Amino acid sequence: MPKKNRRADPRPYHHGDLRRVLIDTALELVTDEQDWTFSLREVARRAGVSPHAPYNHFTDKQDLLGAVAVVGFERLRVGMLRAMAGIDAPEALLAVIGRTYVRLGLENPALYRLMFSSALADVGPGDRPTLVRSTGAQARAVLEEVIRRGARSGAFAVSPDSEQDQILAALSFWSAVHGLTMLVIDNIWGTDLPVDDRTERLLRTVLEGLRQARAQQSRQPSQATARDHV
Amino acid sequence: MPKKNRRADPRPYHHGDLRRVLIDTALELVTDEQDWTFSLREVARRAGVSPHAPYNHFTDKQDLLGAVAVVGFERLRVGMLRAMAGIDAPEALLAVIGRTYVRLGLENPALYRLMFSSALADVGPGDRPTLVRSTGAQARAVLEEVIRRGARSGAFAVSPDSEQDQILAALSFWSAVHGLTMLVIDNIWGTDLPVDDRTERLLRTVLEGLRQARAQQSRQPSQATARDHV
DNA sequence: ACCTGAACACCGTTCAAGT
DNA sequence: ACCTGAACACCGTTCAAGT
Repeated sequence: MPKKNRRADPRPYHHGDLRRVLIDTALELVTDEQDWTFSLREVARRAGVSPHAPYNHFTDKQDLLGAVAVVGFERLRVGMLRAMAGIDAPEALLAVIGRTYVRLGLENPALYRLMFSSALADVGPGDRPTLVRSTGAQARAVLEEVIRRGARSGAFAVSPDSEQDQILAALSFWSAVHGLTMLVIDNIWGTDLPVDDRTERLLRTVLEGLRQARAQQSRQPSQATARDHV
Repeated sequence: MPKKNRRADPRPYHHGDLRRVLIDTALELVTDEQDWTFSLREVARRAGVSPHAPYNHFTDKQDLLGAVAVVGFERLRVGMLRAMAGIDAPEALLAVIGRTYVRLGLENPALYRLMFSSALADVGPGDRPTLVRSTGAQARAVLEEVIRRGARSGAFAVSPDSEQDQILAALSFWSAVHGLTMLVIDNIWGTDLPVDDRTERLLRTVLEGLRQARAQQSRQPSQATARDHV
């Protein structure tokens, strides 16, 4: 975390923290226009700076969008934690996590699309995608912890000793919820059945699957490399 | 299907079917660059026409990308049907559908992203998104038919009399597979566990859920409006 | 260290002609 | 009916200065 130990400055130049202002402005545009086709110049214009000013804080437009996506992942993580408060049973926890995920997606579809957009995924060397990935990983950690607890308590048919199986189970759940959210916000699966009905049917199916799938674990008894990934 | 009954023409102007050429060129660019940030001018350049020529066949760049997405949906539908050949059991059918879906996604990630891209979803009046949606619906119809058969045979815990429950069950399955594919091709869920392992774990969980979830249907016995959507 | 302002090589799209 | 070519109002990004 660089650029931290300055406090006595009155104001660097124009506004204390242009970086912050640019991120907020971009997030506003994403939210209002439900789109990120706006120009970088437009962001600068709204922030009251010259077209080149953003380049002092971001390497390019993609970099700025990445910072906006990070805010989205933060909201997701916080929203999930808030929804989980006071709930103990792993199955109930997964249910509220799933509902929160879908709800937040519906609240700001464009932000969600941006978070998982290829526009951010395919950049190689920069450290921005790393940031996005690590913030996404935090949200993911919450989910994996719930799965781990359910595995230990016997609520889920997930091996408590196999980090690998826990990861795969968590990914299965996340995939289902993520896929539903994407299909819903992009209105791909055209139906007028209420979103809540779609969510509950999905959760019922996947949770039932997580409960029962253990019976089949005897199919692959000796998985020697199960602990390779910790 | 308009514009069909012309055959005696030598060539309308330059190449017999610029529309086709533009779609193919755009698909090539999507495939090669794994991206659709290329300019419409670039497509025209590669097709050997002037910058304005595409506007005789597409209303704008989005419209052309929509036509490319339609090709993607066609491939998906054909790929699914091909994989299903000779298989009878509904559970086995869902498994091969799921594997095909993920595999095609990995084969051309950018095309997949484009197919489900917001760039095509949020256009209102044009008839292009309608085309995309209806082609996507054809792929979806294949899936719903399998679910319906499984519901009738008792393989799935889906009510054979409720069109609504069949739709929701199919959506649940599609969501899971779609979500996994998206997370995998965008490399969101960072792990080096093989894609096949991730796919099989997901399929195992969701198929088990579809088998078992019927036990809970007694929770909502009288759903009077079940037949509203046919 | 952070910002301006001019400049470059591009866009998407439109308009007026051409055949 | 389909295409060209010039034109318009924009971009993202770079470069040389300013404070």
